[in-house]
Amino acid sequence: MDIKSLCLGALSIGDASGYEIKKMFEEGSFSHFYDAGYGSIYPALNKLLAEDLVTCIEIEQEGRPAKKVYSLTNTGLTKLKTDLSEEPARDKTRSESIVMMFFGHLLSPAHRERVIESYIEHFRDGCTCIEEIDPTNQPYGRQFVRGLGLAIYQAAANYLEENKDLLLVNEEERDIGDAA
Amino acid sequence: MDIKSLCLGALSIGDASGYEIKKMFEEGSFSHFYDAGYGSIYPALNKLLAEDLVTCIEIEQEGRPAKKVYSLTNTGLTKLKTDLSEEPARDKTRSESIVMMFFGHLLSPAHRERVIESYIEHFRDGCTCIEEIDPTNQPYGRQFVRGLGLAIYQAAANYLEENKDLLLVNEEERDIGDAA
DNA sequence: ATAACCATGTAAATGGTTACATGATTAG
DNA sequence: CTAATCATGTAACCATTTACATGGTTAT
Repeated sequence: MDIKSLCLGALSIGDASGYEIKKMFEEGSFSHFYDAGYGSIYPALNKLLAEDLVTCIEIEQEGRPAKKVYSLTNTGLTKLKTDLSEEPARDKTRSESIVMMFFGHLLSPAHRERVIESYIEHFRDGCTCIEEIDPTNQPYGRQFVRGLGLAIYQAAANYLEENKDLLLVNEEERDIGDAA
Repeated sequence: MDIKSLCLGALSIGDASGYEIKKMFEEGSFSHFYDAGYGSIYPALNKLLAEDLVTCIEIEQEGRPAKKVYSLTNTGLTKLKTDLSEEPARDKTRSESIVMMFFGHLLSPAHRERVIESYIEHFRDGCTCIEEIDPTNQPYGRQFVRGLGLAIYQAAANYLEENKDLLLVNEEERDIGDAA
C-alpha cells in the first residue's frame, strides 16, 4: 500500500483536489497513522490518471487559482478494494522523541525537559484534533479509528505526564550534588 | 537522525557487531518505535568507520563465522550527543491495519475480522516482548521508554478488544438481513 | 507590509527495502 | 534432513522528502 492507494481511499469519500487530499491527510482521523506531502500526492494523482483509476476536471475559481478535482472511476474503486484486501504490513513507526528519551542520560537536562514537554504537547494537540472530528453519521470504520486514535494518544499523554519525574528527578539530584 | 545515529546509540550501550545491533533493534525497548534491517545497518557501520566515529575488530569464533565488533570512538560519542541534542522530528507512523479499519466498509467481513484480530495480537505480542525486558539497573531513560511502550500497547490492545464489535456487529446484522 | 492560505507541480537527493550471494553449525 | 541461527555484504530498486518555481488573495 502506497500513497496512490491512500489517494484512492481519499477519493472514495468524495471528489477532491490534491490540495484537499493533503488536508484530509492532515485533519482526518487516520492522519495520525499515515502522512503525505504535496511532493508525493501530486505525482501519485498523475499516475492514477494515467492508469484510468481516476478522472480529473479543472475547475476555475474566482479570486483563487484553478483547481483540479479528481474522481474515482469504477476501475479505481475496484483497485482500492484489491489493495485493501491484502494482508496489512506491520506498522512502521519512527519516533526521534522516544530515541532521545531512551538515551536521556546523554542529553542536557534542559533539552531532556524540552523533548518530553513538547512530546506531551504533541499528544495533547493530537487528542484535541481528533476530538474535533464529529463521529456522528460516519461509517463505523471511521468512528472506530477515531476512538483508537484517542485511546492511544490519551494513554501516551497520561503516561508521560504521570512519569516524567522519572526522567527529570535525576536532574535535580545532580543539581543538588553540584551545589553541595 | 538516521540509522547511522541509531547505530552510534546502540554502540553507546556496548560494543557490538552489525548482527547484534539488529537484535537490539528487534528486542530493545524502543524496538517498537524504530526499526532497521541488515541492508541499512551494514552500510551505516561502514560509513561510520570511514568517518572514524567507530572502530572495528574482527573476531574469529569457533564453530561460527567471524564477526566484526564495533566500538564507539570519542568523536563518535560526541557526534551521538550532537545528534541527540537537535529538535526531534515529529513521529512518523504508517499503519496499513488502521487504514484498512478506516475503510472497513470496503472490506469483506472475513478480512475485516482477520485484520482486527491480528492487530490485537500484534499489540499483545508487543506487550509480552516489552514485559520480558528487565528494567532493574537500567538507566532511567530506558525504564521510562519501556513503560511508555507498555502503556501505549496496552491501551491499543484494550481499545481494540473492547470495541471490535463496533466494526464487526454490522457484519452480523447484514447476515441476519441476508438470511431473512 | 507581511504572513498565511489557496493551488500545482518538478527535479534532485535521500534513505531505506528487497533480493541476491555465501556458508558453516546446531537443534528438532 | 530440514529449518533456524550465526554472520556479512552489495546492487538494484523504490518511495518519499526537500528544495525550487510561481503567483494571486485575504487577513492581521
